[in-house]
Amino acid sequence: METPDAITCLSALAHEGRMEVFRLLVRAGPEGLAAGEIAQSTGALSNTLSTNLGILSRAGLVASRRDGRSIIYTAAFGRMRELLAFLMEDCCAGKPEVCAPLAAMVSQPCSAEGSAC
Amino acid sequence: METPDAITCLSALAHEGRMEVFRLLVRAGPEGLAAGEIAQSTGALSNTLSTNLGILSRAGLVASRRDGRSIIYTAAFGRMRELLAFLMEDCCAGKPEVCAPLAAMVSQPCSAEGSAC
DNA sequence: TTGACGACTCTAGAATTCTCGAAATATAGA
DNA sequence: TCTATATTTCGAGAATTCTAGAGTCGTCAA
Repeated sequence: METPDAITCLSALAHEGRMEVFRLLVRAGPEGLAAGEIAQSTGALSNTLSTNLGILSRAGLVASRRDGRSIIYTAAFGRMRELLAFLMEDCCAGKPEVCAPLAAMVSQPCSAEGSAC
Repeated sequence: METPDAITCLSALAHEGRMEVFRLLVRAGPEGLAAGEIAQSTGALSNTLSTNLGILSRAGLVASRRDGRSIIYTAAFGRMRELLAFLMEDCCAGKPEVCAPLAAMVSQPCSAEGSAC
């Protein structure tokens, strides 16, 4: 991922409402959630939510598909991975040992103590 | 890390100039760089840079110490790790396999193909 | 075709962020 | 003390972002 894309992704996530939406979609998994369901879960107005979904979508962090009258949004895990990889380059550039604890953490099964999952 | 702190960190990094400064400091390592050196490297005006260093500092992403007339800034690796951990919780929540490629990537030595370092 | 519904777009005002010139503060050396 | 250097703080204008009301578009069912 190039720097301008990373900036766009970071800006998209640097907003409480959008972060909440993204986390919700991550938890929803590949099935995703309809815009209306997201609005209901978060209490956001539909037009405000639509704007924020558009920002996440333009950043590539969510994908959407139409299902009848609803539009279903899903988290774009691949894009998020790219963003994390970009940030890790910064975090441990020239200092691989710096990121080692993170790698260990994310390698653990979800049930383990200190797991990130 | 709590959500509001993560938002603050993301906002701090979601800016081309501040991202450049942060990457510079990561590469500089624990010795850090004086504000003036950063200004020279990035071409930023001293007052603008000072504002941006203040934003990074308030987010906890850089630390500073005075050395004579200079103020030396260093990247706060621990804080960056916390931020990455926070984002990983989102990325692989309930889906540990999603983050596995990242873990593999960051586990590799810096010289390896596809290494993050 | 009509009505209802779900979602998006348009628009404008409020709020925040960004940048930079000017001034202030802190330190070192003569 | 006086001067020079390094950095921060102050203040204002420009630009961007945020939010929400109103209206529009697309889809479904009768």
